[in-house]
Amino acid sequence: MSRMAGEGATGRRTWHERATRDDVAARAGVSSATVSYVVNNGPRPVAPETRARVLAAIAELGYHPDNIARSLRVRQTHVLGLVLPDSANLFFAELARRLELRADELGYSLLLCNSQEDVEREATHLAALRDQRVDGIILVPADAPDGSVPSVLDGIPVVALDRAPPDWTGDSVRTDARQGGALVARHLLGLGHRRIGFIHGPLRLAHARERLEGALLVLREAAVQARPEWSRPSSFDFAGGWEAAQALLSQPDHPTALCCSNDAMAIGALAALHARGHRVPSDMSVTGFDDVPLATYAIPALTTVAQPFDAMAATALATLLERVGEVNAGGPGLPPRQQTLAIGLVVRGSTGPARA
Amino acid sequence: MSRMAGEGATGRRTWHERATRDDVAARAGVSSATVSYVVNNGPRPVAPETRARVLAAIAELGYHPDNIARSLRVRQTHVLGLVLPDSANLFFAELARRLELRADELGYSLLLCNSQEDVEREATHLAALRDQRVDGIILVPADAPDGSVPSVLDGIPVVALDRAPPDWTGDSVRTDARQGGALVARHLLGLGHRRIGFIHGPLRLAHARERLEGALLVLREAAVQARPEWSRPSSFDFAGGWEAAQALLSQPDHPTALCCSNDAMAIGALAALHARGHRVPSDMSVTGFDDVPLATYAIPALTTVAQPFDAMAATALATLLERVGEVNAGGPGLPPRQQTLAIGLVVRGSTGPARA
DNA sequence: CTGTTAGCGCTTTCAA
DNA sequence: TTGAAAGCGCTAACAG
Repeated sequence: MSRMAGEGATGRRTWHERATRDDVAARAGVSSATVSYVVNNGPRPVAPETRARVLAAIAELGYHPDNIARSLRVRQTHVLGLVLPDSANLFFAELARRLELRADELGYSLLLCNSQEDVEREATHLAALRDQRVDGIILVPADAPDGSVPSVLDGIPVVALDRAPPDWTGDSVRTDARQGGALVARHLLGLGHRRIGFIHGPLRLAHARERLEGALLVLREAAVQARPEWSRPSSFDFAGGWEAAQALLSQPDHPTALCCSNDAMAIGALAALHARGHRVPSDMSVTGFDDVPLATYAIPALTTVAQPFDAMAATALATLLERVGEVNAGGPGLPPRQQTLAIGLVVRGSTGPARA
Repeated sequence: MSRMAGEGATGRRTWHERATRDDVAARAGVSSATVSYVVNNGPRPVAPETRARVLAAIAELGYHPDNIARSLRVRQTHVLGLVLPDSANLFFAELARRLELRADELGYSLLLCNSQEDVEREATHLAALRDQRVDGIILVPADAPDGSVPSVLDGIPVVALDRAPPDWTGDSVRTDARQGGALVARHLLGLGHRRIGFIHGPLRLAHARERLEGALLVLREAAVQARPEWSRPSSFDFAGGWEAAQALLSQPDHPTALCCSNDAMAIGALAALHARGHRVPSDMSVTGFDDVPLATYAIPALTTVAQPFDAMAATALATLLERVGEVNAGGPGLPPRQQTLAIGLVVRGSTGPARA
């Protein structure tokens, strides 16, 4: 296909007037129903000769079916909502991209909404998506101080991705945060680290908590003590990692390794370490979480826990569309599924043996 | 608002049955038109007492207007399409986020599409958006070997953002690439650099070319020669910067400064320099372009050209919505505008005096 | 101030 | 194998 022509060859109407299905029908000398059957390849067969006439009329008029009208009629929009805290955040950006790609493969479009980690905005967006009659919603819930989110909004299926509020009872797709934390901790212990610090996300968030807990459990089993003053909460971004690292390092006594709850924080921490003249990994080891594309290009390259982006996207969408199917079939089907995906450690240059 | 309740207090229908406007009308004992006027605050006034009854009925039934039906009727969806090469790319991710925020403020939603720098996919997406009856489209055109894109798709306004194909005649919003290139070059000259290398994007892309040309012009004016073997094309991502830097450095003779066409490439180049044991900026200065949030946290922090993200988003949307207005008013209005936004240099730690 | 009704573009049942 | 027509939920004449 060459770059889409600006004008059809023939019959294009004037400014902003589109050919409608009736126009096609008239021109082809058939009924509008027949046009429908041709356009949709069904549900009824059409004589080859008739079909050809219709196709010709369609081409001549530059006709394109109106999805809005179709949606109204069939009560399906083939549009999904994607609500997440910050689509520019390294992790969510990558996740959103995979979701968009997969959704596209499945014949769906994505309406993008940023909640900015704000529950009110999130609610507003969900309501807007409901009014927009999206077929389903993928939601990375905002960090809520309190309550939960409905798993079903006026009959619209929602699946929670990456995070799920404590009392979430609907479908969810997450990765094994505890396992991730444990992998990192074991890796560091194996390198001889006994003084390990943590820069973790807000502990209200289950996955931030679990990443930490997974690591702490491993330390405990190894009889290594985790000093509370080496644990700092921070926001899930560069600035958070930077600030927390600064704070940790301005203490008299340092850890020899720093576990960050995500890659962005780790990048921020690396920058802070560099600014203070610490060498990574010789002075201090640093780990991330997520394995975003940038991780490979951090200085030094980041040891981190790899999230299965494609699996997350595919699983979330598959689950969601299953629900959409159920809704269309009328009535609730299988019970909600809380799926947890496995996760793996990627060792790179940001971790090394503990100093003697 | 507390976290949106799952069930309305009263009258919620069974699974997936929504209250319609007629239900509300019946319950309130008014006509459906009146409900419309209440919901939309117009276009006709409604007696306070009637309005109250309607509002009550709406609440009791948990009624929410159907935007699809509304869109069909008013021929406006309040949805815009956003088509860009890669929504996870640092620059586009940031741009998309600002666009979404601004669009939201203006009462529009964004349908996100990744073209993956592929013209075919782009065309498919544009067609899908047309069928979806979006009110307008913001397009960052894919790097096309040949032709152009229609500025109007079946009457749907399109504004090109960040890039515009050579023969683009529609509206566009860009930043002053030449100026950006010049700023960087002058900065490096001022630091005493005379041996300057370039890692630039595909030169088919006007803005990649212009960033380079802007810099070369300044060099020429300063009677500094740009050696062709120090110029390398690469893709606009980490890997591109990495590879190009590796290639440049494996030559016998090096530049002392490296201008990259965007921040991602610069980050990749920094990683490559680090891997090869070069110090930045003492051995080599590096510059980026865009000033994405990450630039501050690069090691060392990146000297770069700051793109006015908010202005780009706001201008693109304002322009687009102006066109949408014109279309609704029927007929073409003002001639297309090619807007160019100013741009500024941000000096950070990745540039320093040339080695003696 | 409010009710009635046509119709947006499409799908699909019912008839032929 | 095809046509006619109802109706998805909404808005906006037109008519009181």
